[in-house]
Amino acid sequence: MSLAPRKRSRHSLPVGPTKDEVEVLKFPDIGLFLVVRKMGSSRRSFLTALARRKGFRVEEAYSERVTHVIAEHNSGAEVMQCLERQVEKREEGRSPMLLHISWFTECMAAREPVKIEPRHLLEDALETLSKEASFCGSDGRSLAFIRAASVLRSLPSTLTTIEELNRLPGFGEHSKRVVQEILEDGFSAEVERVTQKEKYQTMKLFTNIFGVGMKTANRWYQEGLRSLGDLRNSQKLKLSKQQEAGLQHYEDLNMPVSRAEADLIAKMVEEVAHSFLPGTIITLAGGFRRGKLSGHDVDILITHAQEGREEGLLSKVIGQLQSQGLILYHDLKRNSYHDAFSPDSKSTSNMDHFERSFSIFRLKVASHIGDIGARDHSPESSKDWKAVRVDLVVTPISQYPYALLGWTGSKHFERELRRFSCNEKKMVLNSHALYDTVEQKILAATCEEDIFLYLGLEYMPPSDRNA
DNA sequence: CAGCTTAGG
DNA sequence: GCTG
DNA sequence: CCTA
Ligand SMILES: Nc1nc2c(ncn2[C@H]2C[C@H](O)[C@@H](COP(=O)(O)OP(=O)(O)OP(=O)(O)O)O2)c(=O)[nH]1
Ligand SMILES: [Mg+2]
Ligand SMILES: [Mg+2]
Repeated sequence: MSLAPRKRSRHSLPVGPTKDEVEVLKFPDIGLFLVVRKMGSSRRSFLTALARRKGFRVEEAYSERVTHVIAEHNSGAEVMQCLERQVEKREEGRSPMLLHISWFTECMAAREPVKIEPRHLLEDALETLSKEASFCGSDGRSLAFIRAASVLRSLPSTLTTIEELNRLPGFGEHSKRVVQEILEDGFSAEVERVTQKEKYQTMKLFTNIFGVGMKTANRWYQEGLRSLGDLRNSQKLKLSKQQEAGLQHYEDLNMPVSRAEADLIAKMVEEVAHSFLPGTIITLAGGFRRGKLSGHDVDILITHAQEGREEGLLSKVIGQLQSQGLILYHDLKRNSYHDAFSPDSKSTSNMDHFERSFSIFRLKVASHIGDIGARDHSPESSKDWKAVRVDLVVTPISQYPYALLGWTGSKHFERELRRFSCNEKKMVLNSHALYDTVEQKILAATCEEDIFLYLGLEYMPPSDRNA
């Protein structure tokens, strides 16, 4: 994204009523069929149950009743063909549309079928090249593709002509070629080749495990491991506690978290926090604050109007939830920035300055009895909860604007903002403070607007920080 | 050609 | 891979 | 090396 102040309007997805899920067929004209290849059958069961809960018809077998085929690794060419069919006459269109799983995810979040955005195709292609570069250890190259994709995402309207590309920052020979190919032919041979690579697919699968990064995924690939089954069955594999939890809850953690689920979790946390410290302020951050309808986790900020009252709160909250059996995994981190704004840097009780918790919550959900997956006839086979990743962040009110800015993201926005701050303003920005390296002063802020002002930038609402 | 965000554990 |  |  570019940090120069600019104007633009966001496209917005239709938002359905925020009612609790009841399994009624809302979209009889749409028949979904899930193609599973790299995803395990349990993942398929989850996705099927999810879709049915949201009122979609999911077919067990491929038949005449199928109108939309959902695949994880389908080619852009095929998706493009179906795009063309979509604009043609709907009545005669007997052949089903082939769509990427990301369309499915968006529909689930929106609770209804969403319009297919051609721009997403271009962003996906560039993100594929970014991932592939990072899997090859080329971080710079990876960043360049992320930037190009992000420039497209920030565009006020869908890009249609090649000439528009020449005026866009972040687009060089390679990115322009890829976009041009997709606009003209409907696909990029290079991107198709990458997505078909066994190494790419396996690295993607493994790095989607909480606790597994590039290095570990690559090592496992070199050792010949290819599937979650391989990892789960391996006797000699030494997993960290984090990886163990990540593998155990892989299917749940790779399901989209809905806004309604995020609100439920925020409410749980608020209730417990208030029981220890009335007046505690809870804020939903991360992608949900930017207006996203679904996410990979729930990011929650916790503070108190009275500086210092929040100390020790995180351990208490986690402990209480743990005693209720609601915490499947947790990892607490301390804050080194305790007295950042007071010149008197006398180390106040550093006993409990935990500020962050990476957790996995056990969230109660509507029972799935009758869904696919409950096919072995024991009632205990379908669980009535799902694992959800939750990040809790406790900050004193003096650091809250920085925490809010830092935890609202997106990740790419944070990187660009910090880069701009450091290179253009000689100021170091983190999620606790802004430090002026010239004046050698920490800059206090009462709100996000203050921080944008310090940086000489026009304020950007969270919904404009998706790039 | 250098640089590519900044933290905790 | 792209920018300055 | 993993996480945000
Ligand atoms: N500075 C910095 N901030 C990060 C980084 N990764 C994430 N963040 C911040 C910005 C993110 O919006 C916020 C929450 O991270 P998440 O991984 O939960 O992403 P986000 O909520 O945007 O999307 P998602 O949860 O995937 O739907 O934390 C990073 O590498 N550096
Ligand atoms: Mg998040
Ligand atoms: Mg998070």
